[in-house]
Amino acid sequence: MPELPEVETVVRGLAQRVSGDVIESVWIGRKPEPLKSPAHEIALALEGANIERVERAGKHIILQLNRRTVDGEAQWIVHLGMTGQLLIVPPGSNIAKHTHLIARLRSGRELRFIDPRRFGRLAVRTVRAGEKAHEWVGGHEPLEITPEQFVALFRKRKTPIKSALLNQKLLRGVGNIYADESLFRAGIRPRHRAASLTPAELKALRRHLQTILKQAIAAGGSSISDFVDVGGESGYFQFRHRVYGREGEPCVKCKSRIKRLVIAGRSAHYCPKCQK
DNA sequence: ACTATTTCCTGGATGC
DNA sequence: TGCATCCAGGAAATAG
Repeated sequence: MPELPEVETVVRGLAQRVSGDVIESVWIGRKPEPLKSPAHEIALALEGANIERVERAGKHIILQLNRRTVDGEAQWIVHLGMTGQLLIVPPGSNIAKHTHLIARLRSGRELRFIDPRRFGRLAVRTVRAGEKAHEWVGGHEPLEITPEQFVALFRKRKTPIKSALLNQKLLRGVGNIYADESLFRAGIRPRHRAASLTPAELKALRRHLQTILKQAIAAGGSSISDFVDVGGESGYFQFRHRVYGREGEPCVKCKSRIKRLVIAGRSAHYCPKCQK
């Protein structure tokens, strides 16, 4: 499932391969569409637009278009949800099941959005004049937040730290995998109330979270479920998960059996001995 | 203002 | 082999 490192992997692939390209035409699938904007609005905004650059904000992919309206510049926003994929393919490639959008590019390639489970979302929006970059997304970027900001963000939250990490209004981009993995490395139990962690513990958590996100980006993300980059290649950070998806298996540090519990409807994996 | 729960969706795994 | 059931989870909607 695409979280910050997986989305970053896709964004880097897009930035490298479609920056400066022009969207010549767009095909959008029928029926219940995974769209936040109406299909005709998306087609209108995309067709003929030059992709100036591609950026990430949390789990959102932002394709900045050269198209200007009275209100500002147009952006194409893609959220991959659980199973969404953006692929760059040669023209005329087989159309995979659950393909919802095909953008034909001037370079001859096609950019396709595929999403079996339809949790992904497509939208176009206009950047308001004077708007700070990506502020509409809300939350702090985990790789940019300072230790002081991180402490301030969680100090008053009564919710379990695991839930707080997943709250995109606080931090943007952390999902179930990296929440569990960072808590393991920081030695903190997922049920631990955020407010009862000391500033030192929170700072350590931030440090481990940043380290793990950077390592995962370097590994091209975690390919559990069906994540692939724009070229269809898998990442390999899943081989370095220490708790996520390892219920019942021995802890890599102490050999205790990894436990799983459900917090706010999400599974949380942890080592009962290494995490307090 | 917060926090917790429910809902959306399909493929893969499981059980009989 | 086939069919029913359960499970995965990001984020919006709803409830408390």
